Amino acid sequence: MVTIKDVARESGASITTVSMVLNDGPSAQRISEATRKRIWKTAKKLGYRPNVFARSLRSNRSRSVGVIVFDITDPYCSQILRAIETHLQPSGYTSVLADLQNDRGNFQRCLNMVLERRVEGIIAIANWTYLEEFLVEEITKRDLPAVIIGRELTKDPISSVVVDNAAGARQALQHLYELGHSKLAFIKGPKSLVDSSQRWHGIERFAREVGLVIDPELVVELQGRNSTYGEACQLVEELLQRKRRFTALVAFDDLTACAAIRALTRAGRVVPRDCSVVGFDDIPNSAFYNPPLTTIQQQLEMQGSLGAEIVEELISASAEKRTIPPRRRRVTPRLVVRESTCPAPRS
Amino acid sequence: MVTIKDVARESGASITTVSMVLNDGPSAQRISEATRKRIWKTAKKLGYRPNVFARSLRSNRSRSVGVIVFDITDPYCSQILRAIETHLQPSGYTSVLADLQNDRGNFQRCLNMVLERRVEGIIAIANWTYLEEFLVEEITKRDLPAVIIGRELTKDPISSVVVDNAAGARQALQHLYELGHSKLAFIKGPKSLVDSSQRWHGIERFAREVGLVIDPELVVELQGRNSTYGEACQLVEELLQRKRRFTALVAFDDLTACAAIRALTRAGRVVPRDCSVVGFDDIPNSAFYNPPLTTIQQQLEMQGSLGAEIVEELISASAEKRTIPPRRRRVTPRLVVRESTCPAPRS
DNA sequence: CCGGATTAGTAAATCGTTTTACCAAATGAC
DNA sequence: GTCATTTGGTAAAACGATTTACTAATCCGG
Repeated sequence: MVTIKDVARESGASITTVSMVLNDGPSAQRISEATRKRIWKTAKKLGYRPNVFARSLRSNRSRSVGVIVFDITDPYCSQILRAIETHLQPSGYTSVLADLQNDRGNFQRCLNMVLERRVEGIIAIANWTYLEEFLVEEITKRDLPAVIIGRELTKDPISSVVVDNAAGARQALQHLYELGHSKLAFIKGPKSLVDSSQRWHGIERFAREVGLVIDPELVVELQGRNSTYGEACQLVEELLQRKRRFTALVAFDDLTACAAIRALTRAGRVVPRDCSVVGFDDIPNSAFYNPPLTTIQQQLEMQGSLGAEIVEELISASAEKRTIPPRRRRVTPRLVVRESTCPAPRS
Repeated sequence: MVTIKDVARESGASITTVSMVLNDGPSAQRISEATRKRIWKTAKKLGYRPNVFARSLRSNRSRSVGVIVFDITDPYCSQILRAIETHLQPSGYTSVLADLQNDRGNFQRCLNMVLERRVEGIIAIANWTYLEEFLVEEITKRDLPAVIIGRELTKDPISSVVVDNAAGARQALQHLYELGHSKLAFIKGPKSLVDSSQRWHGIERFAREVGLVIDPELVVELQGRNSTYGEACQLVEELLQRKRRFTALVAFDDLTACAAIRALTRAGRVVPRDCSVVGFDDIPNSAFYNPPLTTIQQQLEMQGSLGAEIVEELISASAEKRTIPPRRRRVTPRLVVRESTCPAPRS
């Protein structure tokens, strides 16, 4: 392995000079152009790769940020993660991934792993209510630059990036309303997710505004205990058994929407002809579903990107011992119309 | 930040002793039980966290392995990645993720990142033909312990874990055959993937064995240029225009199968009643599709786990300066019957 | 032509571990 | 009682960078 010493010897400069030149910081300006060229050249020739461990040890900076996701196999997480990495890349930061594997029991271990690697900041992707306490405590205790994506902590001074759930749900309902639907069924999300109530508020608000009545007999709610898909299928079957007519259904999210479509299809109803269905999230497979799903697109790349931007900002502030207030960003989702919705039948 | 020095001072032992005890290696046996207890206690009390940078710098071991995936948002990759991490965890290894983001242009950058972090081994998840040359060259050049998942390099001495594509495709066809189907359509995979020809061989072989004739007019092939889904939809439409009857379709993979189902549905054919469809991969959404997909399940957890196991083995061998031959593992996939296939109509 | 600035660099300390080489006291064999 | 061995440790030298505190040579104004 070639070290900085080798470069120094080979280029005839001192270790100090080589370090200054290769880091290309302000102190590199004190070195003559000729020497700089020479050093760069020999470094390249020898294939010199600075040892990150030595560098981090001495400078006390890891140039990395921890990304804690609740489930890497969930497209929601992986898409945000990708955006984060893309954003972090040019600034020279590298990400340290910690996957909770959908199990809160892994939290302590993941946090430890990330802290052990001495990350300079943390981005947590989580919308589970429970994560809040843990994270807040650990983060404020060590006052580590941190941002949470998917959850806003109003009472704690922690930065966050969230989607405007109410606005999204509103768009979904408005879309159906404009298509002439008035007999609507709803699948509410589980209480354990903040998103559920926020989206429901958006629904209620719009309904009130346009004078749409929501039939409580046509509203079902996920408990979130077991598989969302299976549970949603059952709920829709129950809904159908109530024999109350509905021409459209607003699902909590895309997976729920898929389950609903499946249950409707199985019951002999054709989507969208007999019943329009709209989801929320725009997971990758929604575009490939049968039929392709009309849904509310969360701007995941945007969310990841904002998260990375904020954490970088917090890190520089902290490095310069400045204190800045937490940033709170809210991104507005948008409607994507595909083939699971159509105008209401004239009755 | 509390260092080993603090622990030494507080516990009244020397730095050396503390290091030996906390590492709990063979040399720790030379220290008396009492001292060990004392050191562990004070370490815990002070909340001591060894500095990984110092440790890695001195010991010249990073205790990490690089995982290069071609697309982290692809469930194929993320599921294998998860299995790898789960397997690596107990051995004290940590993984360094590099995501090609589906762009071969990122390869050099990703490889650099991983090498810079001085990983002790590499696991590459890739089935693209082109990756071969790059990887092989870089890996053998530095003779880094490495294993490739998803591609077998028969001529190079590099370990691999692959799925038995031929056996899988055979199972798919056999399933349809046993259901009484004899008029079969096929969507072959793109030539750029090794899997394509392997699966096709499995098909041909089984057909020959049972005397099934494959109508070339009912075989279409993906080019893999643009979106697989869109392309597959088109191909199936073309297939239907040929006006040749078929009661079942074998798709290259699940995404293709979904596209086929969509195209069939759009053309007024009900799956599986009018046409059975079988996929390959068992991506997470296959179980939730409309209808749920009958498919060939790749054992991704198994593949990841085997990959991790092999790389660990290679690393220890390399650390002890032993030379071992490359390991080549082949996992057998299995048929998962869901609702996209049913017996052939009696004609 | 003198003295302070500037230019272009260097020597040495330091980061927090691991590891090698050593040592003093106790024990055991004869 | 003596010499070799074992027991239970320690001091100091790495590891490969960054960073702080210097310096020798040149320049430049008066």
